[in-house]
Amino acid sequence: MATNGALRTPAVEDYTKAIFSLESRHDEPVPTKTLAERLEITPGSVSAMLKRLDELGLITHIPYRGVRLTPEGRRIALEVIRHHRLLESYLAEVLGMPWDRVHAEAEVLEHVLSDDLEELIAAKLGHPTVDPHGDPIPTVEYALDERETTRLDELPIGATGRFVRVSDSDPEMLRYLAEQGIALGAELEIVERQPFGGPLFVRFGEETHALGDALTRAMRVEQGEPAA
Amino acid sequence: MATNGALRTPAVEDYTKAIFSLESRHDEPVPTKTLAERLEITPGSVSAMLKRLDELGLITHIPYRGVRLTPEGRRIALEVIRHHRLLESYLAEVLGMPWDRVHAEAEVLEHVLSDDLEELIAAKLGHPTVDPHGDPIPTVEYALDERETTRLDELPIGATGRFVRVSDSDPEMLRYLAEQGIALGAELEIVERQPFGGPLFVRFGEETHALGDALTRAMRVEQGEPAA
DNA sequence: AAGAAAAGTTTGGCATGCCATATCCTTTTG
DNA sequence: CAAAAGGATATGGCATGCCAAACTTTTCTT
Repeated sequence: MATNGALRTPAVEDYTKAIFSLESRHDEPVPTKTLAERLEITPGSVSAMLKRLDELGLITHIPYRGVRLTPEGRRIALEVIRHHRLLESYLAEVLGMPWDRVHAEAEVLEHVLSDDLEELIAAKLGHPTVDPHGDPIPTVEYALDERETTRLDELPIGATGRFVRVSDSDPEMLRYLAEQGIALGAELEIVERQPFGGPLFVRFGEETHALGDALTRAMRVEQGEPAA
Repeated sequence: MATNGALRTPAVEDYTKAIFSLESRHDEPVPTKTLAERLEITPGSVSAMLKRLDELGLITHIPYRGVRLTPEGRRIALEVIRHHRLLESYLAEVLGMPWDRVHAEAEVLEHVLSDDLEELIAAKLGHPTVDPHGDPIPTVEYALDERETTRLDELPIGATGRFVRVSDSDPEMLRYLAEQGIALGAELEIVERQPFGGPLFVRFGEETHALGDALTRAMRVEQGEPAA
């Protein structure tokens, strides 16, 4: 009795989200093991779930080769991502929740947000296109506009750019950035790089910060001319 | 592996909420059958769940006699009710959701609201004491201030009062009231009562409405002198 | 190309959570 | 005091979701 059309549990949504994100990185099928690591469950469990997702028509699973999302699976992933990022935006902007906490909160609420409520909060926010971490918010039609950005650690010495995006998954990192006064939108210049995994020296306005590589790999930069 | 202390699923929360409300009505133990009807599940299933709730220390179950909430059970019920009513208030006031829809939405979200978020929305609303239907909101310390009110259908002809509370569970009713322009806070006077379950004629300002008994039983009135 | 290693799948098992039916027991009531 | 009503219990079922271990397929290494 699969009720109606789609059987969407939080787990199903989490799988499609994970597959979507891993599939976007390198444009090829996602191996079971990669998914298992991402979701922190055993490959065996993942295998079982992939079977279900396949039956639900959300993925195409070629045994021993990996999975891809079907258009329907992609739709669900984008819907949940839209929920997640709208919620993050809402919590931060309207309720003033610190940006290192919004992710965990949204992770729960994303599975429960009704279409009605989604629309109300999107309207309240003026239909934003990016969330507090700079991640693009899919439109109601599930179009996702990924801007061209470069990882901070990949910029050469002397390069300039604007800090426009950062991974939302590590609260520590976000808290650290906030403490250092480094916020999205900041103009920056690469000053110096220490070898052997040493810090990257980056100038933001007057201040120069020594940033570890975990951090610079999580930060993304838009290159090109500064705004003014 | 009961994880930690409390095992709080949505079902457990719904049971405690239901018991709380039934127990408040007539101050005596709630029979299994009454609960079963309220929750729309079979008495057999309810019995099984009551056993669990007893083991969890949330209720005192005297077989064949009924159940009462323990202080801990009461605490949980009030916490969930607080969530529910704060959410209803928030959805209506901040997001402009119509008052006949907030209940259904809150019914889901109440189980998922974190303490952090609860505090933020309470603050945003200025720590309200009643929700959009006039139901009192328990304080953070789980104190519930039930105002003295009278059911509209129990008022005698010629009585006056203020419409201050209405059951939130029937969207149709709420929509009807909204359409008729009857809102909380309205001063009213009982004009006439037709016999045999006929309508009650109630004057609100200039307008007199003929209200059916299902409606007048759901509406509650605060008596005493009008504001001015 | 053989064999080992790595990746993936299958099987069996387990826990939670929720509900229904059928049957048996208790309490109340006529 | 017996029948009816209400309640409890036993049994069964279903779905989700996870793990461990055994087994299969693919890939890597020599």
